[in-house]
Amino acid sequence: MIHNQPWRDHNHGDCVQEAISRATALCAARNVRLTALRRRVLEILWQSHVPLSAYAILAQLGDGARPAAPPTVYRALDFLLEQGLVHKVEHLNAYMGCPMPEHPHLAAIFLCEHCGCAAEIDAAGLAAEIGAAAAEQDFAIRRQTVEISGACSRCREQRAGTRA
Amino acid sequence: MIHNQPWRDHNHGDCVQEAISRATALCAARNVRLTALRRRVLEILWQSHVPLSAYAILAQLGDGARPAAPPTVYRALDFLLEQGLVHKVEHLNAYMGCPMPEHPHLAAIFLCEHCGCAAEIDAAGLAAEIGAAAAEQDFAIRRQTVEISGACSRCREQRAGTRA
DNA sequence: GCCGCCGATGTAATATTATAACATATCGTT
DNA sequence: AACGATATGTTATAATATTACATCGGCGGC
Ligand SMILES: [Zn+2]
Ligand SMILES: [Zn+2]
Ligand SMILES: [Zn+2]
Ligand SMILES: [Zn+2]
Repeated sequence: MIHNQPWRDHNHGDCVQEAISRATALCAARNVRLTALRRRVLEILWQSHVPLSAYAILAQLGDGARPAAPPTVYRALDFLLEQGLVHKVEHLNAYMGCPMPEHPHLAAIFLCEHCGCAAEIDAAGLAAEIGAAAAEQDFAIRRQTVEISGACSRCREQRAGTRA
Repeated sequence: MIHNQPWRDHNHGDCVQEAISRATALCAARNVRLTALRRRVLEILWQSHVPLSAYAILAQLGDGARPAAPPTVYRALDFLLEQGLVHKVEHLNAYMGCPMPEHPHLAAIFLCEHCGCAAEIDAAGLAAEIGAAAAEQDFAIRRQTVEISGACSRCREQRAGTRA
């Protein structure tokens, strides 16, 4: 089940609003603090579906004069990662908002190398397969990453058009 | 199908010998040059089933006096990655030898966070699932990563024994 | 044999990503 | 107000990776 297809037209304002309201509700329910800084980082990540590096976030955090310092953003990211509100994209050393943070889940992330956007799908089937493989060798899973890099349909259509 | 279970006792000399001879044959067949430096890096990676960072490899490459410079090892790694002779472990920013480099494949990598060793399994089933998901959204796959971090059976047995 | 080409390696500098250590501020409670 | 706990600010540094350019070495053409 695809949760968002950033390369298809969609009302991104809805993405942002839903992400922030879910995050707010979730933190309230868990009794953890979604402080102004943490919320700001989450909003910056949700500006688009292109994952951002920690330093790209930092640049936006600066109040104009001087940019913020690295620990500021890494600490916010640590919190958001712990709460499942963002995922780290290992292929890019970048971070993206999670559209379904309520429950821990295996996120399979599709990454377009041309437009840069990232889409997360709920990989329940994959998770089952991985779980079976782990059980077979008596391995206790703590964290899993599935990332697929390539070209999204939109970019491939464009390239085909250009070439013709 | 599990290709190696580094946490079970095994004759590691066989791993090394087979890896090197496969690499040699493969490069000969492809008419690419497995130079002394590249072979050396591959041997260093096969010293154990614990993935090594680029700088850990560098430290071993130095001829005692001064260590080698980063581009030396990154270029060798680029070659080995291109030829499928090694995989990058994104969770660790580290590199490991591939036990089955003949054909491109989706490697699912199990990583023990306690002993550090890594096992690659041929994830044909996973690959099929990912391929189906990609087809559904018309996404062209170029590269995929599957990593599972946790605790291997051996380490869990040890911990259980210690606790008792 | 010599020249010139090309791929591989050496070297220096720098960019990017991430963490450690310690000081200060803010929140919620008593 | 006083306090402890959590969050943030600040400085420095570690770890990972790349760029740019110089040099070396084999190999084919002459
Ligand atoms: Zn959107
Ligand atoms: Zn795209
Ligand atoms: Zn072995
Ligand atoms: Zn282990």
